[in-house]
Amino acid sequence: MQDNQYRAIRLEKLEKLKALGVDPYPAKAHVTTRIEELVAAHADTTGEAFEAQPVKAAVMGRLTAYRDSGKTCFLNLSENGGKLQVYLRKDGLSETDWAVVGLLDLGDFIAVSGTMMRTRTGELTLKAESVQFLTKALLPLPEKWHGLQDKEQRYRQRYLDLISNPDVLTTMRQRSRMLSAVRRFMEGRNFLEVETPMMQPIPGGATARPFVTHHNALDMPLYLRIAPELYLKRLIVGGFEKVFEINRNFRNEGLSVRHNPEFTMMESYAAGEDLRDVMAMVEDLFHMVATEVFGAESLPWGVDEAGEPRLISYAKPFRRLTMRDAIAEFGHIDRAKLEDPAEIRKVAQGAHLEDTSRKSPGALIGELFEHYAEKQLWHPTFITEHPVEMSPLTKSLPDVPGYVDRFELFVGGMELANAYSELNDPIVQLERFLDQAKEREGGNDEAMHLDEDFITSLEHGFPPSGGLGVGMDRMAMLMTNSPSIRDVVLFPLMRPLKVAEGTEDAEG
RNA sequence: GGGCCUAUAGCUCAGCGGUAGAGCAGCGGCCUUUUAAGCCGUUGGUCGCGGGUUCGAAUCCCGCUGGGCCCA
Repeated sequence: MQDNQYRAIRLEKLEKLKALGVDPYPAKAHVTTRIEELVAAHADTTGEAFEAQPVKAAVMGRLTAYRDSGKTCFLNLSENGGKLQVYLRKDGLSETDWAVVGLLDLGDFIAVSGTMMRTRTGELTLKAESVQFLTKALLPLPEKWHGLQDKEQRYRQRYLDLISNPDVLTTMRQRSRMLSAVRRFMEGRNFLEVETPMMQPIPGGATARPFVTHHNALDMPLYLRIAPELYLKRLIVGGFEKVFEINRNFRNEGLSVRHNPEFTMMESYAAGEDLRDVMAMVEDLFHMVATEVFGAESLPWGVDEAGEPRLISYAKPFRRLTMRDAIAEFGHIDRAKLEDPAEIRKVAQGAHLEDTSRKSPGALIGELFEHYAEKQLWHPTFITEHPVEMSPLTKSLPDVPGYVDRFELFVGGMELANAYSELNDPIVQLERFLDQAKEREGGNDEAMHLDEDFITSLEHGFPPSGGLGVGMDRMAMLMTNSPSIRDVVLFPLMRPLKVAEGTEDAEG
């Protein structure tokens, strides 16, 4: 809450409204239509037509502009991204209503009832016959022309950002439509949407640090999930054929333009399918979202050195490249060297990677890929054949020792999706978990925990399955051409301005 | 974790060693088709916080905090 001259003046106006017998916070707005509907319905209606055949309407909105010329006044009402001009005349309103108009501030909500007209310049306008006051705003809006520019304040007070920067509302609506389209796409392929635990006794399904919380009644720690994977697989064991979940994952890691600690994934499993099937589906999914939700097969993403928009093509098929081929191609490295552990180590040293002597060849392949190739992958590219060390839940490739049947999809230099032919051999899965346990003992706190019940479920029989995870926030970034994840997340995590009393010691 | 940038009125921004400024918004007037309305007048500040240098600091230096961008 702020305490300043603006608030004091608005409080005075609030009292004056009450003195007029006006309720400044009534429960119900008397409207007959919404601004967007009204504007759309009369996009082509002429002023003459309005005079010949009067059109009555009552709308509500937030007062966002005010042009007063004595005994008349024009104002703009905004609602849900729509805008309508209202024309008020002293001789067209009751004495009380005209007095109410004199007490309006930018930011207030009102409803206006009247007839439609066009002004001299042709703007669609509602000529008021009565005014209903709806809500007094005690604080002023950001500046009308430049909007709210300060990024910190935009993220902290997203409501102000949404009011004053129309692009934000557009982007967030597009994100919503995108998620809806993804859901319909999956349902159209007979996937069933399910919800699995967000609070898990053993965090699994990814290599990441979890958030920890505590359940009081059971007096036990619980982890916010880093992935739904192990639960969704249990559902396939239980007999579901195809399942998906669109929901939040939580990873206790740093923040960046591509990382928010909570983020939205679409994760799916299909019994009987393998990586090739998933690949074809992911191509269809991205192509569908680009063309049907965003209206084009090629969409802009960022700008080049000359400041010109760069395009990403979602035309099918997407390029396929093994991880080692990608390193060879973008790092200009002799492909044959990437077959030999000693040579891999030399290449890693040449790339100035850290701890090259301690890390496994597979881990180094992963890092070399990130070093040389990841940022270069502009158009959608499937990177296949990942090292087994980095993929404890993926089926091995019988003909490519040390590598697994996995792809990651890269677009615009970012990882967008991750998919496996799922490991379904419980004996091998247990061995992989034990390897991860050694990693943990070695100090890697991102390594996976052993989940015995998950192994038990595999022992009851987990059919061959294709699994997929797609980052919805990053997809929204690409599709809406937003450079930061904070531009597609309504309320990105921010450090509080002031630490609440007492919490500092409690955390220590 | 490292580097660069940034914090001045409700908002958008100037000012960069010598009395704290503008536009919008606000407030008081005038104006019955305006639209970034216009005209006249006018209120509003712990210059993020704490030290230091100086006769004098929004400005220079050090530290802290929040935020942004780049890198690891």
